Amino acid sequence: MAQTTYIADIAKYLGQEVTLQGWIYNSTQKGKLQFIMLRDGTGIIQCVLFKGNVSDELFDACLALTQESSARISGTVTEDKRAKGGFELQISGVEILQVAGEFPISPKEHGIDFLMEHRHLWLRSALQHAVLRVRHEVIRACRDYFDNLGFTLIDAPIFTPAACEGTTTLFETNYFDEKAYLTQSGQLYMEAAAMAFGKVYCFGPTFRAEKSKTRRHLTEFWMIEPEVAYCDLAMDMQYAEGLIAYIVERVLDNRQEELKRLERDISKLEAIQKPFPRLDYDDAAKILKDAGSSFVYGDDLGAPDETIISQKYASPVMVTHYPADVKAFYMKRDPQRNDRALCVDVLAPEGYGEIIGGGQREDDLQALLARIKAHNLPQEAFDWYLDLRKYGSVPHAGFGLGLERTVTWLCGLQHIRETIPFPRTISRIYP
RNA sequence: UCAGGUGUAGCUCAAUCGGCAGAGCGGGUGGCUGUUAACCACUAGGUUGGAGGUUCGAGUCCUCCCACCUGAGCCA
Repeated sequence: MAQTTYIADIAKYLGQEVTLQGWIYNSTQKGKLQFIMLRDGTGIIQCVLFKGNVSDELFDACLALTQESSARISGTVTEDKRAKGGFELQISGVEILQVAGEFPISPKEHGIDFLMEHRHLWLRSALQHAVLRVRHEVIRACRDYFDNLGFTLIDAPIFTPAACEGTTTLFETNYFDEKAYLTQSGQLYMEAAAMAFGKVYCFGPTFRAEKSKTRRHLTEFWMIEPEVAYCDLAMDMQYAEGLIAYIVERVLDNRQEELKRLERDISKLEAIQKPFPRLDYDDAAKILKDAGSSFVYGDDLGAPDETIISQKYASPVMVTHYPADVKAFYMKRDPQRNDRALCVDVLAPEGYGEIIGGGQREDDLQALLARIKAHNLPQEAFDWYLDLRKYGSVPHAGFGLGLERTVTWLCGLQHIRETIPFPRTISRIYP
């Protein structure tokens, strides 16, 4: 096949004859004049066809082009203010590959269930396209951030023998004659990797069988999880803050067009600056009490509580030192206050909620053993993990950033389900 | 799991007190040389989520079930 010309590069071909390969996004006819909006995955361009410029047969064939029909369209690139994007293709030839059947998704409005049922086709629409391009930029930014800091990417397994926390939120599956679970976090494996490589991260899908039906939950979502040896909570928070600031910067630099299409208020992203506000649990509790929340001191923060706190600041907020009882067994306790965990949650602005959870890990063997017992966890399952405390244990810390929640926030979306190509929720595993 | 809501044409939604099942879009046909979700005319398109019940009469009222949406809890 000949070298493809893409719509994204169309300005380079002004005045030249090119052939574009794509799909009909929309078309309008006006008697002897046709406008065909062609998309090719990199952009959309208006193609103009006058009767008389091509054969009557071809003109009539183009009239029959339906939404999402596939075609190669040749013509001369011109500049025209009347066209969206400023460029047009004056059609000289059309090679129709397929005339599509009636496309289910029209340019008019649709309900969410209908769109999700047609997710495989919905991906072609401009807004979904924009969201997934932002997602791609966020993924690249995460990788670049850690790669540039000398981290090593270590992939965590997806089949796991036991839970990180309780088994109620795990998807169980058969593993030959045994039970296995889909991973809920790569963290424990990253701790092993950090003891080998110093600075590591993993980036992959994780699975939670939580029966959550909210705009913030998926049963399958992607997390980036760094883990660093010889790292304390303060340093961990610097990494978290640095990562988020870098992601925001990259998206603002490279995805302006997509953010505009999503009608995102870009000034809200531009306002984000290091250092992020830092609150400890008691500070947060005071804010909630003053705001009249039903929050109970000693409990974890609820979703409405996170909204109250995050809306007080322009940048993401870092909340630290939660009561150890509401956090996972592997969290290290604060030596100053033994009932507090050396942990941090990062809350996205504008009420988007928690996007990062992390902290310093318990590095003392006896303390960890006691914690496993207290949480009624099967010690055998953690023998390998306990080995990490027997052979050169060091202070270490890490966190997990939820990719889809981050993208939801950056795009200013109402719901997380549009930020992953094929969302899995409690009520959907199709398509 | 709990609470609230929704379910009517391919899609998005109307239908007053229980009284003829309707519109826009999309589809089809015709018209139009600057359309941007074009416009104009005509046209086809219905097991009102399912099962029972009340009634002369049910999209509408009652019971049960199903699906989906939103939120809570839990979490990223």
